[in-house]
Amino acid sequence: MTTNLATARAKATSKEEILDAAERLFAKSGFDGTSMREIAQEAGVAQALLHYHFKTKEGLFEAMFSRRSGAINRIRLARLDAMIARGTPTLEEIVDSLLRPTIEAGHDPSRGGSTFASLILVMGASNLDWQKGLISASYDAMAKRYIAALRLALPELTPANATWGYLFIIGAALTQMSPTGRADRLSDGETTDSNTETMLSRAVAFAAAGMRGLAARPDPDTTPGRA
Amino acid sequence: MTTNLATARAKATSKEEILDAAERLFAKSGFDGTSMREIAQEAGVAQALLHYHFKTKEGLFEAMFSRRSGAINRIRLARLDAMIARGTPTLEEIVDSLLRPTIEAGHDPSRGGSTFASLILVMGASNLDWQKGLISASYDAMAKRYIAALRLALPELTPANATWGYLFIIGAALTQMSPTGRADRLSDGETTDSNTETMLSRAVAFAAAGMRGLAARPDPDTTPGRA
DNA sequence: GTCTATAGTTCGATAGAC
DNA sequence: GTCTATCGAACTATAGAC
Repeated sequence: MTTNLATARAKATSKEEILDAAERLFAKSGFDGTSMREIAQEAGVAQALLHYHFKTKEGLFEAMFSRRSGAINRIRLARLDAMIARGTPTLEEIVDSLLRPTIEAGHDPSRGGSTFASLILVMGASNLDWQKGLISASYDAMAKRYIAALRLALPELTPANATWGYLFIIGAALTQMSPTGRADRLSDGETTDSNTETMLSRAVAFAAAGMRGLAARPDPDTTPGRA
Repeated sequence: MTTNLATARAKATSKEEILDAAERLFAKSGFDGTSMREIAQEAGVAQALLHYHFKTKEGLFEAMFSRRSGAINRIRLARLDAMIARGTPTLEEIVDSLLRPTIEAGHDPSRGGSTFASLILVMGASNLDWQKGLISASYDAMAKRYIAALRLALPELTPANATWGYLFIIGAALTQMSPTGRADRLSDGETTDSNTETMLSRAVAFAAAGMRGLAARPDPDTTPGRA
């Protein structure tokens, strides 16, 4: 049912093949940098078929985006619910369940990272209203559940600090989910960003410690004076 | 000498006005989403003048990007050098000197955040070679100096962990430097992302604690077994 | 559901006057 | 250094056959 890049069947419907092609190309070059012609060619269909199925380029983008973000969020919340049902989870468990599904479901075997992560990043940085609206509609409900879970695991967190912590975690990890070789270069070969598992374990440690650091200080929103 | 958006003179040279217009528009809509016609109109000059000064659209983008990234990196390294000359700086001081210049120099008074931060983000997420090359050429040297400074302040950091920590810090903060109203929405009004100073103080606390958390555990690159 | 063909628009870049 | 005018290419979207 869920169409995972890493496990895609050899023959999907042409509609799914269009969505797969769109995901690859939009992630590589962004919305405006990708043409309907390119997507049609990558999917092996005529350009007119894209308009038949999705009406406009923006419609195709939204269909492609919702398919993947919906699948990722379902996995996230299922794991979060299962953890909470077993008792109060640790910060590390919460962060892992937040980050790992983006790597698993967005995995592209030909590149070794999450193509979908680049996509979210490009959209999040965009200041176009329809893209920001799509981000909100796709993620706000899930984000609020995770912010609540962070406060459950770390009661000293104020609502404001929990919100900022969530945003920092997403930003820190999402920017590192598509291997670029940058970590290899900056460390002179001491590490590599092609191993998503070691990246993820470091992101979890960094994020959990960061949240504890946030919780251990006054809230700058409500503490006047030197910020 | 340095052209700061927040303190720009009423009448700059037309070349600078083109760069300013390009920075605003590229940050809003990305490279492919911005046309030379729009930039010319925003700058109040003829489109042909853009090609006279910068030859191609890519040339204009690189000139715009290098002007701002160069100014920001000079401020960063000057502050880092001054701190080290006074003794070993704290993690918090290092992180502040890394993040604050992007807000100061990239500040857009009409929007309250750093337009330039969105620009770097869009480029970093891009998989286009010339954009990744521009990121490397502009930031790798500075990044290596900061990674060394982090290890100076926190000797337990391995080179690999220091590199990943640096990348996490950049990702966490850069994604939050352009106010989107998302923090306001996710916190139900308990905080706001329109105050860059409280955002920055939280980012510094989160990042410093995250680095200490990274330093306090085995390095997953060199520790086989469950990652 | 899928195709070919094309209408209508917008783009980056250049030529050439001043 | 700055402009007007325009070329040729690429784009989104649609019309209409099968």
